[in-house]
Amino acid sequence: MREEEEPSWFARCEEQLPRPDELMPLSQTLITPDLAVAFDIPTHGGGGGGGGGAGAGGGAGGSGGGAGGPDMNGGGASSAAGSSGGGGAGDEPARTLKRPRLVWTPQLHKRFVDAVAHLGIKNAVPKTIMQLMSVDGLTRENVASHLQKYRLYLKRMQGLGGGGGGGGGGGGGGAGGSHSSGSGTDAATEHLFATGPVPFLPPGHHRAPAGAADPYTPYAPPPMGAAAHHHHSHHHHAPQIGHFHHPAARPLGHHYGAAAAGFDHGFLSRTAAPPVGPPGMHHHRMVGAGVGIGMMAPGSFADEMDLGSRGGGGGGGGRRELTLFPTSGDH
DNA sequence: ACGCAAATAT
DNA sequence: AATATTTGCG
Repeated sequence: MREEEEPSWFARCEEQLPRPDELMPLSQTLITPDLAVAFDIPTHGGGGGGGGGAGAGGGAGGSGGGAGGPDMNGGGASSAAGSSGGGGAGDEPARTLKRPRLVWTPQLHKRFVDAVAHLGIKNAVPKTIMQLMSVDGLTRENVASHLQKYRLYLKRMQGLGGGGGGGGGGGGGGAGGSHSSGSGTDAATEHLFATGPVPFLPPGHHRAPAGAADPYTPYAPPPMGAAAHHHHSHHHHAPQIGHFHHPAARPLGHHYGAAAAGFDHGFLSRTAAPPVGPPGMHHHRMVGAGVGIGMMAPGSFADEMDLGSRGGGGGGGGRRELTLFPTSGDH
């Protein structure tokens, strides 16, 4: 049993949060519904959702039933019609705006992870997280949902040995143990979630995660149970809520687009790719390890990574929406 | 208000 | 098709 109280847990904290850069500039471009409307961006319609409701809820896991009614015709739904042009008139969903779909961008995710990490399992509740994130537009529901997924992800990886390998296994059962094994998770899934394991560690610092290195393991293990007696004296990051005055928030594409922010931090500006695929593709060749990466700040993580190589060879197509979960994506 | 399960949309 | 995100209920 290893019960070591390594102070590094909070040391890590320092590395994660103390970065005013990350804390302050929290202006996720969450478009608020009003803005969206203002821009005339039709909020996707969708359907709403859940409607079906059939949930069995509680326990039994049953199978899903499907019933819902994927076909939403008739009723009134969508709309969207027209759009530009003339006329107009139509419906103005402006009233009850429902946000399109929250796109958890790596940055947001990182913030989320950081928040959870700093809060600790104890307060890692959606509400707190949400407040800590202080992201305008973010709602508790959003965080809650993401939190769920996040936990699931951690759980998954907990059973596996990190990455790939592993072995082991076994088990079984639904509730307690790990599921299948081994190599079950395709590289795809792995890369998908486990994204961001900073491929390179800056010299001078060597962490020891060797065993099961998780890209991120935000919170410290449970050994602490009672009181958290550690005040960070200096800069605390109190839940700063309410700040942010954007002269003009630019409605990012609601769909996936991303991008757009016109902020540049000096070097390394994320060239946002326009919503639509640009004819020209940049071919980065920096994959693998050992690329000339020497200009990154030690405390900083990778900024953007090229992901893409897949498959071997050929070509073909496997384009995936950029929807990773990468924690390390901070600029 | 949190957590899970299911449904739905992309 | 798979994933991501939203939604309803406990």
